[in-house]
Amino acid sequence: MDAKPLPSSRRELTKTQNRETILEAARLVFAQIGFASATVRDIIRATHLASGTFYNYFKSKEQVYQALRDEEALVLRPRLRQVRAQAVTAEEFIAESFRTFFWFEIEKGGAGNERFRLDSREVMAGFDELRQDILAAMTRGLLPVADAGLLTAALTGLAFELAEEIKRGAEVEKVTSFATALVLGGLGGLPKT
Amino acid sequence: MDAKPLPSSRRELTKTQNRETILEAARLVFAQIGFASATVRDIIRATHLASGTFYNYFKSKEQVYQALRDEEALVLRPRLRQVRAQAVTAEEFIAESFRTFFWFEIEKGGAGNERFRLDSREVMAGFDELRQDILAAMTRGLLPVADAGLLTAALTGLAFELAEEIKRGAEVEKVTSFATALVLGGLGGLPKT
Amino acid sequence: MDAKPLPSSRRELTKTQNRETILEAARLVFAQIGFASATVRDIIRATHLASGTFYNYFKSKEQVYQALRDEEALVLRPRLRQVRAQAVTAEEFIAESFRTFFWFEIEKGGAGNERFRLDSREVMAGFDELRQDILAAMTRGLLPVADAGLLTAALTGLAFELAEEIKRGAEVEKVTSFATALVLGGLGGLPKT
Amino acid sequence: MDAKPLPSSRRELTKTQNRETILEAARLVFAQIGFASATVRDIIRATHLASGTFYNYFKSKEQVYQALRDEEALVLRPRLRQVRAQAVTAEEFIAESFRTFFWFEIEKGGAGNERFRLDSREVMAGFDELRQDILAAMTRGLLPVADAGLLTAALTGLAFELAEEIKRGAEVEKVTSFATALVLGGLGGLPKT
DNA sequence: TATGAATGAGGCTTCATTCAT
DNA sequence: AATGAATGAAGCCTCATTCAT
Repeated sequence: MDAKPLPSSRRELTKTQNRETILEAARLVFAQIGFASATVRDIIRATHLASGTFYNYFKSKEQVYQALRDEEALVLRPRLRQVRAQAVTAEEFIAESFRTFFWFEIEKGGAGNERFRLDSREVMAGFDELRQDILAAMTRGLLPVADAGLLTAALTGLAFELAEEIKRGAEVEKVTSFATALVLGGLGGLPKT
Repeated sequence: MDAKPLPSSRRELTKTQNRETILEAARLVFAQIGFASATVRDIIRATHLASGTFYNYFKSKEQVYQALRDEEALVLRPRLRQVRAQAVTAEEFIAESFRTFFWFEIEKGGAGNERFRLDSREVMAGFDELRQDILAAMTRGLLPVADAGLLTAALTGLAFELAEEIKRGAEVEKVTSFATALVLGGLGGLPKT
Repeated sequence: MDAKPLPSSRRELTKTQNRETILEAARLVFAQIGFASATVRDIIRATHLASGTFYNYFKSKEQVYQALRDEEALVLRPRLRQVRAQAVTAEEFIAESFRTFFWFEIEKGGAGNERFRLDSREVMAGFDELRQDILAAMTRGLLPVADAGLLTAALTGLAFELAEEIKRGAEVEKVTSFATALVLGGLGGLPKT
Repeated sequence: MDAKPLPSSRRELTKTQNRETILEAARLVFAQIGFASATVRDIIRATHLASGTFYNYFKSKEQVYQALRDEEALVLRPRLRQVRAQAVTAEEFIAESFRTFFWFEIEKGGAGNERFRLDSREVMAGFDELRQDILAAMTRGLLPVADAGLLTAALTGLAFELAEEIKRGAEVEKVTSFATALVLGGLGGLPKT
């Protein structure tokens, strides 16, 4: 069941640790200065490792990015699929999706430079998964039938932009309620503040 | 009527043209590879000009970006303010805002690489203007009273993400209807596709 | 008798003025940042003229430098020759040389960046003239016979280094007395402060 | 005994050698075209190293210069202090100072371009040390009491300008005698050539 | 003659990547 | 594996100089 075997020797351990060190440094650097302006050197400098060591683990900045994405996706996407699958009302479907996403964004650690955030929409990669889940929910009558592609985009846009508000200090629950109310009932149903 | 006098000589003309050439090249380059990874050289290479010429017009990539932003903001923001000010129903307020934004995004042309789009959200420096207009609309009873900050973020997120769908081929009117229906009435009021 | 005819028309006048403008700007710039690091652009920028205009008057920075040197030499060297020729005692020969040089350095205008000062030893170009005058003075019994080359160098070194002290605030007369006493009688004959 | 441990591996050795290579090249370049007009590229071109390598050792031309100065000062200044401290007569004080300085200048090798010489006067950062030693010598009765600042400047000027004569071929001992005689007894006491 | 925009050479520096140790 | 110095391509920018107006 384990995707990766546990490190089985001292050497293995170090190997795993170095990889993690690099990923952690990259996450930090990307968050601070953005993926595009980050350099491999920046990542190495955020590390106690030598420059050559980087290349023992990754071929390029892009590859680190992929790894980071995969790691995040590995955590977030299953969580999202689960809450959506378990939803028995539209309200649950929507609210739990937002709530899960918002908490994850917080958990990821706040810094959150705009550039990386944006790129991080790809992290979600779960765009397609969301559309599929929406379609499934329409099929099973949970959500009214509508253009699934547009709805997916709409929810994504709401989620990312509202997540920014949370990073700026808004409360998760408040934002979740707001987003859910907006999606379920539109302007008319919004909480009165 | 012209704010700036027209070029008054061959020389002035060339100067104006070169500036435009650079801006146009920059727009293209930013759209293709994103602002952050674009280099001044990339921009120069996308023109027929010599490298030094760039610096006769702009001090840096950032400055070109500003010029581009200002140019766009100068066009888009007044349009948005106007449609919002003239709106006499919530439906008009919402629909016209989306429609105006979507048409503008198309007009701008750009392939629209994700990275630039994001940065280009600053183009909307009109974020604040939107919030103010929303507050004003709430005051005059056009929109129901709610958290203006969150609503601003929500509309922004919807607008940018749905604009992507349009760039991918969706029809402006269809997306406008969808977005408007979602905002006004939530999931329940969405067009049946 | 005039080396240069006076400007005879408006155009001539402007021409002369522009030349002077450039020379003046160059003098300033050289004094501030040194000849070697000064650029033609720096000189032009210190002027109200256009870059192209510079080349109507001088081919390069070096040529401006030459012109500046010539101008200075035209003033200083004849003065020095004269005082040395008129000297009837060794004391006069030495003292008047120093005094003349020191006053000239002050007159030139204080700023006096080290780099330009040094280069400006070439301005003196009168190195050879000094040697010849020393030889002549030895011949006519004014100065004791000794190695004229070394004496020339010695006086030059004294003059330039002590001129620095003057620029730092020492009084011309005091420094002149000091230098003269040192050269005529050595340490033993120096003023007691 | 060594302040710095000797290079302990092939690698360390190369590193030390490269540093020396760069310093040597810089010394040469500065001597030939002067510090101010020298470029980092000039220095690199005078080595077999790649451009980037320069920056593994120094951040800028200025830093190389500092290193060069420090290296020289480290050698010259203690020597000068020592001979001045050990002097028991005025003649020794003066003669040994000149002699030491002249030999050092020869030892340094350099073609000795004027510009570099001047800047290199800073090498003598020992200017202050000289003044202090002069004051001390006046106090202990070795030198007659006089204006120490002017005397310092005078000796410095003599030393640098006469060093030029040596570089042009004059003999060290002859120049030393000349300078010493001039300082001790003035024109009257100069050797008859 | 004066102008000032265009040019491209060339200086400075950082970067990704290699490779000997 | 880990190291980190070497490399040279490539980015940034300023410069001297030309030349159309």
